[in-house]
Amino acid sequence: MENTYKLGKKMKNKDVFVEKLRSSGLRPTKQRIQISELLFDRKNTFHFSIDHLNNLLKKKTKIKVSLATIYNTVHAFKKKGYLKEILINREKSYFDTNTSDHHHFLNVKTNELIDLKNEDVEKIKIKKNLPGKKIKSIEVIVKVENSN
Amino acid sequence: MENTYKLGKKMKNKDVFVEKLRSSGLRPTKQRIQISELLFDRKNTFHFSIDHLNNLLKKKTKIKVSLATIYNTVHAFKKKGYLKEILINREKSYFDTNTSDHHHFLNVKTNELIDLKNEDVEKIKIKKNLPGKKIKSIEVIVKVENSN
DNA sequence: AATATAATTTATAATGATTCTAAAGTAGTG
DNA sequence: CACTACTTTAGAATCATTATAAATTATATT
Repeated sequence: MENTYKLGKKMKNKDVFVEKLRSSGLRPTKQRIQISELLFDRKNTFHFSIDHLNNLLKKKTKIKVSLATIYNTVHAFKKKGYLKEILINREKSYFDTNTSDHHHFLNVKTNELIDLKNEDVEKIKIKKNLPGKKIKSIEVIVKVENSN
Repeated sequence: MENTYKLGKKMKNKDVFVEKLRSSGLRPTKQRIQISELLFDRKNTFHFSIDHLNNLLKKKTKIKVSLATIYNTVHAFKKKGYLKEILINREKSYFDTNTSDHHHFLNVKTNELIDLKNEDVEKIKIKKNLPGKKIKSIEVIVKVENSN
């Protein structure tokens, strides 16, 4: 999420998100702006579940955002390519603000996810190919646990 | 699932499963035997959901097996190491009769799974390691779609 | 072979994440 | 300001899965 400039002055984060939303054909409502700030105004990748985001909204913000809106917004962002869904268990959906191709460590005890940079994984070579099919993506999950 | 011999005579499949169940501390009920035959009496790996197994039982067998028993049995088999769960989407659980370490192709349109033999994937090398953690498993899903 | 026991099956209810619905609220346009 | 389309919202509906508790069955015991 790099910052942009307008009339020579640094834009406020809020304005960045308003523009981003508008340019995506999404009206910049206060709910969407608030969620954008929580999700994208960070240095590092953020992994979260709906539940997690709901708690963050309750804790860190004044405005009330209904669960339905959280679902709507997260799905809208996913559709626009601002979020990626990650499958780690069947109970809950998890999302990732890093939408580039990359893999994950998964702590099986805590369900905590950690990004693996592309240079951290040697290129994966699939030697078999299925006739009439093409590879769309390759996803690796490295499950880890305490080594004590 | 290799066959074994008893008193010089080839055992019936049913007997094989009765023994397998008993040796696992599971009573060989007709439901469990029936499910074992459907799942394990095959040449190839079998990938299925509970729903799929339920339909098979209705179609191919005389006895009635309740949904609850199907869930119980599949979980018992998983616990005993006879089945492996695979995460391909959040709507349903999928299981695999191939419990060895291996990866999968996933047809994103049909949710069909195809095993990748170990020799079909070049060994995956993770160059980063997390302090205090050890790798438990590495799972690769290669998503494919029609190449037309 | 009948009985006692503990395990298993079953129908049904409960759970919980997600989706749907339709009414009330809000942003953008003129 | 007024209009229209888009959004938000509370609450209901859905659907896979799990829990419950009563009936059934496998196995050990007599």
